[in-house]
Amino acid sequence: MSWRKDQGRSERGYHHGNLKEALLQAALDLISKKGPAGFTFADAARMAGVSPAAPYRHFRDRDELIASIAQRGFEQFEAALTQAWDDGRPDTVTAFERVGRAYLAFAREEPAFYSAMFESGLPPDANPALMAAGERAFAIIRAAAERLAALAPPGMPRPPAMMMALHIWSMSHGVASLFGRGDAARRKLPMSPEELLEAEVLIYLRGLGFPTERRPGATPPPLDDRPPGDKAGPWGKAK
Amino acid sequence: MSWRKDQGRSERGYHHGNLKEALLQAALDLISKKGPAGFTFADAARMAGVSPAAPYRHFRDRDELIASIAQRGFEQFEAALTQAWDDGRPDTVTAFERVGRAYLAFAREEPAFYSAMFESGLPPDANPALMAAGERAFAIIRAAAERLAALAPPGMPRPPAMMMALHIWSMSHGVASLFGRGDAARRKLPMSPEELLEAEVLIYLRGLGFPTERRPGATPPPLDDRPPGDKAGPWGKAK
DNA sequence: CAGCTCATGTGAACGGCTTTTACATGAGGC
DNA sequence: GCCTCATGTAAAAGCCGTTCACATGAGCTG
Repeated sequence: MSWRKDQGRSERGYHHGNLKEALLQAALDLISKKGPAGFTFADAARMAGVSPAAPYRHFRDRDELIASIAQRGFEQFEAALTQAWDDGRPDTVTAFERVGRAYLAFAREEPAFYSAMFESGLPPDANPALMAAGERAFAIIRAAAERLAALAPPGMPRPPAMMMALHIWSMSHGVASLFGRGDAARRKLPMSPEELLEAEVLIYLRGLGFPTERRPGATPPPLDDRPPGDKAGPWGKAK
Repeated sequence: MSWRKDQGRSERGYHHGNLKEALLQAALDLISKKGPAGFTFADAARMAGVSPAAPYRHFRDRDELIASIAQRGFEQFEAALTQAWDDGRPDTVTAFERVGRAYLAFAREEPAFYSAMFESGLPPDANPALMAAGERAFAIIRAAAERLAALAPPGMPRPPAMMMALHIWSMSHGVASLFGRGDAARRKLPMSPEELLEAEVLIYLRGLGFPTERRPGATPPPLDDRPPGDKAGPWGKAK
């Protein structure tokens, strides 16, 4: 993790040696501190110890730097979701819930990435690589939805996986952007964002006819025939 | 709608006469054209025909102007939701769906307001009036959720209205910010945002045990006992 | 090793933005 | 009719994004 040239600190020749990476790192720091709007090209250059003109050797302009960060964000996001999904192990529902938590965790732990990805106001069509990266991340959710849809109880009509994926994504993004980040947009909630999202998804899945019990092999009893102690439903004791 | 002093156009004395309003209007125009980040204090002043320093007589700084817009946005938002809700007429479910469509319509037709309200990155705690306005808008959703919750079928545990409201809000906001605005962040969808959200909410409500039929007085048949023709579910023919 | 080349960094400069300060104007109350 | 004070202006400081001509030196070529 350490560089040949001393962390851009005191002694550094005319050439930085790894400016592009240093700029991306600096930008991440700054965005997480001051938001994507407050972030400054010149600040990033200063933090990397170069002149304000140097970044232009690596990025056409400020927007391209932000787009690079968004793209990298989507890649890490995809990796995080992939790991959480773990190809549906040990069972589809458990893995699915893990994906939801991973979504929120990413938004909370990488607010700089998240806002670059979703709140930077970049023209989405002008950047094919960026859009492709976003598409790949969404593909994970879509794949998970596909597997879930295949599990739909036989009696019910099978829901379109694409629609399910879009629904799940909108719930996750909604919760993450309204309540998810540590500091910003905080409202007093009767429950944590994770609990809120989990309950939301469980209710939604139940609406599609899925069993809401967590045990893998358990055949779900019909909705009106659950044991009395199980009637609490997907929400806790929230008033 | 016309002002004593000719629309800030040609002849205007030393004093503008209605600068504050003109600035808010100009800012709205600019934000809707170039996003809240691209909007410029100086530009708004120019558009109002005054010097760049004049706005400081009416707003402490650029952020306060944006906050004013956000607040005004929440007020119009609240009005739109209130009108859509219409106190639950003609029946709770119909009115509830109207609220969902009103939410999306607002995000689409007033993108400047919407982004000032939700994407400007303002510190929410630093602005009590703004937060209160947001709270009042949310209160409409909450009130609607309350009425819906009261309709929960007797056999089911009654869902907490606050949680329902948060769920509905996160779905609406998720759909609106991911797919809702005319130009930005557009993805190819198999259905319109309105249809997407309506299906999402219907499935969710069904997960809570609500009947998904639209007719007001109709007593819902148990989930497993619907007439065959009704099994299509809340989604259309989406692939 | 000498020499060349080209990617990478520098310094200076332009225009624009935000914000402050001292000053100008004139609308409305006395 | 005069005074006052809210409201506007001009000028200036400091920052930022961006460009351009120029400097540096890493790495190839011989």
